[in-house]
Parts: sequence; structure tokens; C-alpha cells
Amino acid sequence: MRIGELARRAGVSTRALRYYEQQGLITARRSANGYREYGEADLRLVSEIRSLLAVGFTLDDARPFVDCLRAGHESGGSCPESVAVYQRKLAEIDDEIRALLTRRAEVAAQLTTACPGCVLRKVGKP
Amino acid sequence: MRIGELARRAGVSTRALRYYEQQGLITARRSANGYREYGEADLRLVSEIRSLLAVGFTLDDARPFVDCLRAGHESGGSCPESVAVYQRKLAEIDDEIRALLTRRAEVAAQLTTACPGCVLRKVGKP
DNA sequence: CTTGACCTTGACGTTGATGTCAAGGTTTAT
DNA sequence: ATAAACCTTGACATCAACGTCAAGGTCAAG
Repeated sequence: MRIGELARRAGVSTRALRYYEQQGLITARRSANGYREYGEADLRLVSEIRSLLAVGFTLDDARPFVDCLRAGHESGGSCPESVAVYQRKLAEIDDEIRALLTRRAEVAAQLTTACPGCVLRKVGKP
Repeated sequence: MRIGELARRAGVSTRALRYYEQQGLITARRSANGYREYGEADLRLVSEIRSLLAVGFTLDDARPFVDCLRAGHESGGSCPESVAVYQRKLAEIDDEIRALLTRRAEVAAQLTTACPGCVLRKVGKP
């Protein structure tokens, strides 16, 4: 299939696919006329990339997962490199959550000072 | 005082101060030679801006606070416009926290699938 | 043969808050 | 008089993942 069809099937733009290729995440055979030619396996790769991006991974984070799939593994996350990324990402997310909770407390404190009784909701368990 | 001194006292770069001016957050008298001239009140403004940036506000968010101070109020957060920004920001932070918690759960679930027993910490109450 | 739907590469625009350099004017000290 | 330490405006660089044109080649249908 050509780039347009892959894009439609994967739910991404052709620009994104060319960008992934430029970043070395996917590759494409070329037909005689220079058009990129993809197979079903590439749809798997792009889907993996998109689902990782959707949960906040960068393209660089996604690389081990793609490599893992290309190495023939059933899941992109089953290689040790991918697991390492998972764990690093979890740690990063935890850091971000902690930072946000801290910020929330600071802002709420300032608001309370400026306008007592203005703070409304909690975030813990609504 | 001139821009260099204000920058040192406020702990920011001169570049940042010129940028704040360009964005209409602070203004400066000009001496005969064209140099910017600041007073103590400007130090207050810059400090307010920095503390707001530090908790994740944008320069645009900071504008009502600066206006509030310039209008003669003791606190930048005591004007209704500032309170509105506080509340909007709290809501935004809450949204981000919720999104991150969701993402964390998704990533942890994927990791558990790929590598049972790899998930380590909690974020709720350590 | 020509319209239209594909495809190609290349390159600039987006977002925010600066960093950094360029090229120059001013002031103070030696 | 000249170096050192200020100041000025202007403009390009940064980060990520693309969007959006530009200018053109390819191919099937009418």
C-alpha cells in the first residue's frame, strides 16, 4: 500500500509518516516511480507509535518498541529496552504528578490568602 | 536603577526584563541617554511575575496580577481578575493531574502486561 | 488530452520564554 | 585615550511533532 492508504488506515497524516521515516522509526520500500510502498507490518509499527504518543511518550521513547516489533516480537513492549523505557516513563510521570500537586497546593494557598473561601474542589477523590 | 541592577536584584536576565516590557507587563522611564530607568515598585512587579511563572503561570496569566499591583493594591492577587485567573489555573492543574493519573494507569497496565511484577511505586500516599 | 487524485522533496510556521550574538552608543576609571 | 563595564535595538536559535504551502512528477479515468 502507498502512503495515503497507510495514513488513512492508521489515522495519521502523510506528513507524520514521512516524519517518522525521517526520524528513523519506519522505513519504506520504493516503487519504480519513487512512491513509498508499505506492508501490513508497517501498520503495526505506526499503531504502536501512535498509542505510545497518546500516553505521552516521545518519538525517541517509541524507538525501542518499534525495534522490538521489527525484531519479530509479538509485542513492542516485551523487550528489555522497552521495559526500561516504561519504567523511566512511570518515574517521569510520578515526578510530574508530584510537581503538579505541589503547585496546586501553592496556588490554592495563594488564592486562600487573596480570597478566603474561594477554593472549591479537591482532586484526590471527588 | 538601570536594567542590570534590577536584573541582579530580581534574579532574572536583562533579556527577560526587556521581554516583559515588550509584552506590556512592565514599563520603564528612559534617561537622557536612552537607558531604561526603574524604581523599587518595578522590583515588586518583576518578583510577582517570577513567582507566578514559578508555579506554572504564563506571562499572559500574570498580567492581571501586575495590573492589580500597579493599580495600587498591596497584593497582586487581591483583584477579581486575578482571582479568576487563580481559579482557572487551579482547574487547569486539576485537569492535568487527572490526565497524568490516567496516563500513569495506562502505562502501568501496559508494563504489567509486558512484564508482570515490574510495577513498583504508588503515587497516592507513599 | 486533460482533469483530478495521487505522490515527491524542501522549507518555513507554530508555541513560550528566553539565550545568544551582532553591531554599536555611553560612561567610568585608569 | 583606551579599556571595561554598562546600555541600545534587532534578529536568529531553541524544543517536538508535525501543519501547510510550493513546485512539480505520475497515473487512471473520462
